[in-house]
Amino acid sequence: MPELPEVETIARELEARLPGRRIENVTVFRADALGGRPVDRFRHALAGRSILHCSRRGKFLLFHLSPESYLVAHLRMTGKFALSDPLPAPLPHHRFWFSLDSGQLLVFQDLRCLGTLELVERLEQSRSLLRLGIDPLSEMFTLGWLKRALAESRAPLKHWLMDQTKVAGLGNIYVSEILFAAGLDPKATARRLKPGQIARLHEETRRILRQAIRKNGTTIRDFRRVDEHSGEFQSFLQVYGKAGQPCPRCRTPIRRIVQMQRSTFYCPSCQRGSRRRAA
DNA sequence: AGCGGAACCTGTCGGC
DNA sequence: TGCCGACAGGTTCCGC
Repeated sequence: MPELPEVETIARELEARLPGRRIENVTVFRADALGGRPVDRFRHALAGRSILHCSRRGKFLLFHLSPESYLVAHLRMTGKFALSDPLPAPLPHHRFWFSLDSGQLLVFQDLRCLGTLELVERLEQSRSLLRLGIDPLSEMFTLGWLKRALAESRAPLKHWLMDQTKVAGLGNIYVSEILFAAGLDPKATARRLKPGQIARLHEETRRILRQAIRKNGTTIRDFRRVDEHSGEFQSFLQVYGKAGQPCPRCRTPIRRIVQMQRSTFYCPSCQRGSRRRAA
């Protein structure tokens, strides 16, 4: 479900509401997200801590707590955070309730139970965070860095951009959209890109992500904001999920292929490895 | 290094 | 109606 723009949307909404709130109690309905770590230890460690800030790193949500510790959350495919008034019983797919001193519940729900929650005292203790590469909206994501990093890889572009240890935050939807915007073939070899193509990739990556954040992310089926509203970027998708429909630029039917067991959508005419994109 | 496949889970949708 | 496979905004581990 959520990629960088969706997680950023959630992080901003949580940041607008949670700082200053204290977690009074944690109720666990299903503990898959803890990956086998002890439930009681998790509950007791969180109870009494205050929320200082909410932020994002790659596709991870970070809750900065006091006394110092961090709740590191990954929504995977169907995880959600929502703020709710008190409820008599959990709704379907509610997995954790974090009861706040305001009386509200911070609800973690997750249909498929693939999401993860980890509590650490310092961010460096999270193995998954340590693996992450450069955030594409940070100032470290420079054209020079991108050129050097791509030059080291023979992987297809789609695969390279999905690799969170290289660029952290892109997923299946936005990689398709970025490659279309940049006029690049998802099957092209990373190290074979020409300087002009890399510049285009760099530019379109940032442009699409920023635009998607302005539209509060993409809702195709599951994604919901903290207030249960949908994102709006789905109206701006050019190729994702549009197999068979005409390319918005050249009318060639959009093609769906499978790479790394995931669907890739692209225009076989506009997105050709070594050619310039159509005007 | 890269890639295919399976696993972790649950739900929906389309075809027969 | 019912069953079955394909597919879903993700990640990780294992073997070749």
